[in-house]
Amino acid sequence: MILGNAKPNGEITPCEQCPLRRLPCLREFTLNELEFVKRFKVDELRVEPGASFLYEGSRSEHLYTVLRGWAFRYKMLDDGRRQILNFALPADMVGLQGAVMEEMEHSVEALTPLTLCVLPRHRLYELYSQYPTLAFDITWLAAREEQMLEEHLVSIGRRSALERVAYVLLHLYNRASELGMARNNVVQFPFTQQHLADALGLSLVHTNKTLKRLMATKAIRWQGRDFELLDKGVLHGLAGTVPAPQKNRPFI
Amino acid sequence: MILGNAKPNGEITPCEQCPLRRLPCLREFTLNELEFVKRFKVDELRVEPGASFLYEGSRSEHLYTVLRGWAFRYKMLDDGRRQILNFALPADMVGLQGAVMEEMEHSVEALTPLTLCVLPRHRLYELYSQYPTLAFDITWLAAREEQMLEEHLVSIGRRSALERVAYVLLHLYNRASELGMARNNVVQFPFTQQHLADALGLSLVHTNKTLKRLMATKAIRWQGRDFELLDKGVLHGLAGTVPAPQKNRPFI
DNA sequence: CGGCGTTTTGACAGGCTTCAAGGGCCGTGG
DNA sequence: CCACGGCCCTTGAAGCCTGTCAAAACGCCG
Repeated sequence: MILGNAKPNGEITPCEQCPLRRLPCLREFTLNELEFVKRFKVDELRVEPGASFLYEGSRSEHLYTVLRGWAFRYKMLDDGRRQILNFALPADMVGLQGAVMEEMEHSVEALTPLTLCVLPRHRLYELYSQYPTLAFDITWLAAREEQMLEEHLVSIGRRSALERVAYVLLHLYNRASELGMARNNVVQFPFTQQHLADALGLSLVHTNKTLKRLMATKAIRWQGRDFELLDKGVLHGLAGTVPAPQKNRPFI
Repeated sequence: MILGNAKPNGEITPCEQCPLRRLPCLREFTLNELEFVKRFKVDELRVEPGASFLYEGSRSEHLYTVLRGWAFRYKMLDDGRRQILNFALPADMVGLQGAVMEEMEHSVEALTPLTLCVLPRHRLYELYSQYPTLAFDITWLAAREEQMLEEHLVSIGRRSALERVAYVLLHLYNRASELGMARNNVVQFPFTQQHLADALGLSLVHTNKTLKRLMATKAIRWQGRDFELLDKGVLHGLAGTVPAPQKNRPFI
């Protein structure tokens, strides 16, 4: 079912040495939990940019945690319209829906070279019955995903184009920043204006014009892959409230 | 924190006699589970139409299951713009976010006289550690909520006003119908056109005109509280794919 | 150098919002 | 019993925000 250049990978990062564990925003595993997660992670998967690895309507045998890279979750309409639901960054879980319910209701595509931890769904129940703290963490992750979707819904439903653009950019900057991907207020954004447009429910042309308008305020700079936050206050003023980053959040 | 006419209720429906358990679309509890849920439900709460019982920014001591009535989850912007995120019907859980995370990111308001089962959040961990099947059910419920939000996001982001209206109405008709609230293709909708507008990200005026246009196709009839589905095929054609109702779904 | 994906710009059309006002229904109170 | 007020639904007119169409400029890579 995997198109593009996706392939299992011989060398797996052992969980003890997981680079994510060093992030201050993520909670620590107990030794017991670490032991289980290590066994739970059966493989690593690499996906090339532009390739989807989970499909709407299919039932996946695995769920995944993003180890490195960016991806996005999306849905398509019959006539080709696309809605991007959210972006996935390291420490995010993808495919939980397919693991818990009958089938996936959205697809997931890599934006950059992507490394995923592969977790077999048939052992999810083992996790629930033996590691309630981890089960709780998974629920926490699902609730956080829901929260981001809700914010997104407010943006698309009730905010103007300028407000929407300000909101996503600030949102994504914050998320990337929290993961240590920012240096001097600059992060690398791997997506195009078309991706932004599809996330925001706008046309490409109007997204472009709105971005220009936003850059004219000197709140941000964005050329090539470099995104620079010049004036957080101004951006915040346009975007409205952006949820504070969660401290000590779980991940699996 | 509860405004309006909300009050605890002396007489509680015992879980053995819960009317929801008779619904064919919901899964059966084992005796063990039933025993626990019975203890988990510490009270019943009644809320009057128009009253909110969960607030954005607050941290609730309880989570709730809807026993009778309709509610809706929503978020407000500073200047009064409102976005309705989803509607809650019997067997739906509300307030999970507040129970799992730091605080609620949305509010919940009753549309009709509402009866809620009160579940204390501080015993949620007991559930996770002793009843993994129920913990799994909660995750399932969170995943389903996420799925509905995603569909909603596609509507608002990529569908025209006519398509959006067709979609929600079909969606809500299906959900109500599944719960046995339909008779001869008629259900009672307790919300106004203003609610619909706020759910769909449209203005009231345009929602009204779009509804008129939809009724002109003879796909639906909606006057007073009565909503009648006249031609499911036509509505489906406008709405695009609407997810099939889930069989044997969990609830708590 | 040529080709392709991305960004940019301009012109125009149209869907949706806003403003404004009237009508219907119902509960309340004189 | 009727008048009144409030809420909801309905309709018209005007204008803006956003979409669509079209084309050119840019940057990157083979």
